[in-house]
Amino acid sequence: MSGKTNAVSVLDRRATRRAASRAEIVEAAWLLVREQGLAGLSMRDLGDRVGMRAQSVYSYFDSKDDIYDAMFRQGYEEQLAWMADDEGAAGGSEDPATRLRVMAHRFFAFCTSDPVRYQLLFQRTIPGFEPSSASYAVALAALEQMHAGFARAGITDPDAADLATAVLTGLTSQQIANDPGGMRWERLVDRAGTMLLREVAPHLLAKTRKPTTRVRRTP
Amino acid sequence: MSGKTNAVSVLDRRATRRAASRAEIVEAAWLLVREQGLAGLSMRDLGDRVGMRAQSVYSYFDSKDDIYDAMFRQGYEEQLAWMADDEGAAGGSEDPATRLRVMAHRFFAFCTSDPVRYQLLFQRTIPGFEPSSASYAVALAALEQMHAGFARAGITDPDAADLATAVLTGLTSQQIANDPGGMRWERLVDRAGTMLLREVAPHLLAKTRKPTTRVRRTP
DNA sequence: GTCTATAATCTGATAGAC
DNA sequence: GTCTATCAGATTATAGAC
Repeated sequence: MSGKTNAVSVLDRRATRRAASRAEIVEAAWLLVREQGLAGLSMRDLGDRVGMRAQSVYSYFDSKDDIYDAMFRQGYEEQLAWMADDEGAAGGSEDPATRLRVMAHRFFAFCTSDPVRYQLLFQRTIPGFEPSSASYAVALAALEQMHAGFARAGITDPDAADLATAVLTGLTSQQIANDPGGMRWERLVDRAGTMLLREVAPHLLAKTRKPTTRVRRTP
Repeated sequence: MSGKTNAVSVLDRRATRRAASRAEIVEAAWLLVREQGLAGLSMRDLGDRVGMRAQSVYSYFDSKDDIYDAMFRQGYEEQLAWMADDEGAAGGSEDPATRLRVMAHRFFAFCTSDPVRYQLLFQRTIPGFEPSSASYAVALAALEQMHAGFARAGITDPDAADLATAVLTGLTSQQIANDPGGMRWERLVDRAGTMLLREVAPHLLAKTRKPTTRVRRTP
């Protein structure tokens, strides 16, 4: 019996080591794309960064797109975690309008805090790459999370989330492309949030009159 | 005297031919990036397309980025022309709200009608590329044109244009990335236009109540 | 202004020894 | 699982003949 148990544990250990190596490679990939641009990732540089020959990376990932896929998935897992913080921070105790405004600020902060990640998650920019269905499921979960946030505020308009993501990713991409590191569009997030609320849930605005919401940029 | 005149005319002709070749190369470059993605442009393919060796292209452009720069400039010249049509189409006779709504629709149509152009003009996606100051000046002229459109409608809010471009490029990029060729976000353009008007110029909305505006997609 | 030739380097990916 | 060796090709760009 102990033989079987040991065998399993060895396999476990191997799987753990393998997962750790994969994670290390993905982490190195993020560092590289932040330096050289999303499309500038090369297997050789990646190997160098993790102290391997480039060819050895193929023991962990089938192809370069497989690495992009892991990054894509991780990015949306980060979004899920980042936005979940809101539910704790802005809690159920506060009024819906404030909660939604905090959501807007945090989503903007998430996007601008890592422009390359934003590019991978929200823009179709790498010619051949398409996420696997497993990774795409995480993306859908993140969208679902946003829908749930609206639903909790009593917003049933099915277009509300589409309109909100468009406005917020628009502010983000303008900020990243035309004023990187600046505040030109970040300044407008609160105003855009009010504008959105007035459009999709005017009744929520009636009570709270212009409570300027500030949120810390890093979690 | 005829000698001098002839000399000038020969130089003229040379300059004309050169400009024509440059234009032909840029046109071929657009075709290629639409097929292979913006970053997928290569001098070899480009040479093949125009019936030259790749090396000969360097007689017309100093570098690959120099070609991107010409495309960038041309893209904004196209925007200037495209948006200028509005002034004729929706004319000075119509009311300001309708004019602005038409502007919104046409800007959206301009962006979605060529996703690769949108990527080059509005997203920072090519690692090394930065537009020359001459080309950037055209980009500023296009922004100035939009400001002028707002001013003509009596909108003096300096943030109005920033908010509007963010909302409209947001709708565009979501449409391109998540529902290419579809209508999911295009449907929302009119609603977003009303939302924007209510935010930056509510007085313009008071008179005209929901005049659904439709605009042809190709000019 | 177009060509040949070529530099000098990078690319993703595979085969097979250990 | 990591290595060496290598494929088979791409890349931008320059030099110099014509």
